[in-house]
Amino acid sequence: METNLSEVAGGRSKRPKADRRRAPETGARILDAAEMLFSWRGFYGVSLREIAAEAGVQLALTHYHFGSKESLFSAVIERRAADHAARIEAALVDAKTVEGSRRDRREAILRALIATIVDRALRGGPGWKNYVRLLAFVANHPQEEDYVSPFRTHYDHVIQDFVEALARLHPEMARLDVQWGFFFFQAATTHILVESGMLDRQSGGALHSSDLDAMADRMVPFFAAGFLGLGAAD
Amino acid sequence: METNLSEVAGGRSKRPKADRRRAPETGARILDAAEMLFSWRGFYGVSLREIAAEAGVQLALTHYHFGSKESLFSAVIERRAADHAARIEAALVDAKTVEGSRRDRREAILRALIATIVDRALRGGPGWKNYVRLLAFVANHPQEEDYVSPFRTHYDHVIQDFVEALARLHPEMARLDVQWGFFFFQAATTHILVESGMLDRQSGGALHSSDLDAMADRMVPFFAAGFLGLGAAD
DNA sequence: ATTTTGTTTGAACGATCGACCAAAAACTAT
DNA sequence: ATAGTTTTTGGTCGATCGTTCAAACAAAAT
Repeated sequence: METNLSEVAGGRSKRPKADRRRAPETGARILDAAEMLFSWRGFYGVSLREIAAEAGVQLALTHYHFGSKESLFSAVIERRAADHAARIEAALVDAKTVEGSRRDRREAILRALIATIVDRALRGGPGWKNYVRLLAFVANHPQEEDYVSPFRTHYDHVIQDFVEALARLHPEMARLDVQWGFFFFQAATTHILVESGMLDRQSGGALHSSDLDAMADRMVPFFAAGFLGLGAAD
Repeated sequence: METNLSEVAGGRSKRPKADRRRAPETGARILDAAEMLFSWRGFYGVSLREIAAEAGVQLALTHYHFGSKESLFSAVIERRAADHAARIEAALVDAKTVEGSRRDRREAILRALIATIVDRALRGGPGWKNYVRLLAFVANHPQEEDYVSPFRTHYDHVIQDFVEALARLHPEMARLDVQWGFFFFQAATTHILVESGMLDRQSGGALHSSDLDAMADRMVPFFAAGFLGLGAAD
């Protein structure tokens, strides 16, 4: 009842002919439950028993399909990370073709990131919403933690590409300032996606957490203008 | 060897005369250890045994002085929250007296927040550094979690005062946009303080996480300029 | 010196954690 | 149908969790 994906989870014996067993949705259901619970309470705050109960399966199946808790956590990220990163990259490639003023092109680049993330959170299904929240949750953890490494694998080079695109658009800026500017943008994005409730509190209930589209429409011009404060021409 | 506070921790029998027992540094040492460990791995990621071992005391003393793990977590925040919030408020009051262009006054307001936080993290002693990290860690958690409430108690009205100051400076802006702008600023601040390591990764090691002063000097003009993107005059 | 009170010790409680396994069940291939 | 493989079941393992307690200890008050 969670996801519409039908992919096999375990991936143990990939014979070249055809997939032998039916490989039911069990793995996907465990992933969905883990994705949801991890996104709210983090790696330590959730037990495998909770995940199994949420998925409606036996506890031992989590070990059978994924081996360990850490492997399960990695599998949750691995399930969508490549597709997600590719979508962002594609949006960036598209944004680079935008013509117009420097401001317009800068906004297009920033929008490529936030709009793609918001799009998945709002229109990718309930699993994606949890995934995006988990993504932000993990990003808000110190790098010393070990379970965050699968996340970095997929997204670090995406970040670099965005910095590269902005740096090429603004040769008059020091490269370090470009990095700072995009870092601020990314930091705000990351924080907001885990804490949409803060919006309601600040505005006295005028905003709903589902107004992520409206938020993106504010973020883009705000952060695009922010670069003017770091010496961007235009 | 961590803090200079000498307050009693338990607060069990407050006779009106004088504090009877010596109330040694045990409570403070537990708070220091908890502050450090919680700031890195969060509430669920740390056990009371780890905290006791780090503090060099018996496990049972954590229960004797603070009752429960949740109470200990609250006590960690309570120890510095009031002072911290007051420092930020004082900096804001000071910033409101700054004269000059709208841009200058806007920057002064933003600087009041980030500079005060950075000042405590860099020059408040090792305990403060951990506290600031913990603060950001907690702020990056969904509001549904219960152990975050003591944090909100102290900082929510501070946020409102900043929005109020910015709204008064920019009557031409929609109140909602002012809230958005400051929210972006606050979101970036919160994220950055837990993830200073990201700086090193993005710049290839050119920056050190201790360069928080330099970061604040970039943040202020960047976010001050960001308001121009939301319709701020000047 | 003795009582009183606050603090610390050492050990345990039941509960839950992640991990694991042998047997049963479900399924496919022959 | 039979054999072989994958998946599920139900339960247990040692470890660790937060919490608790009686007894020993230390410092003040009487």
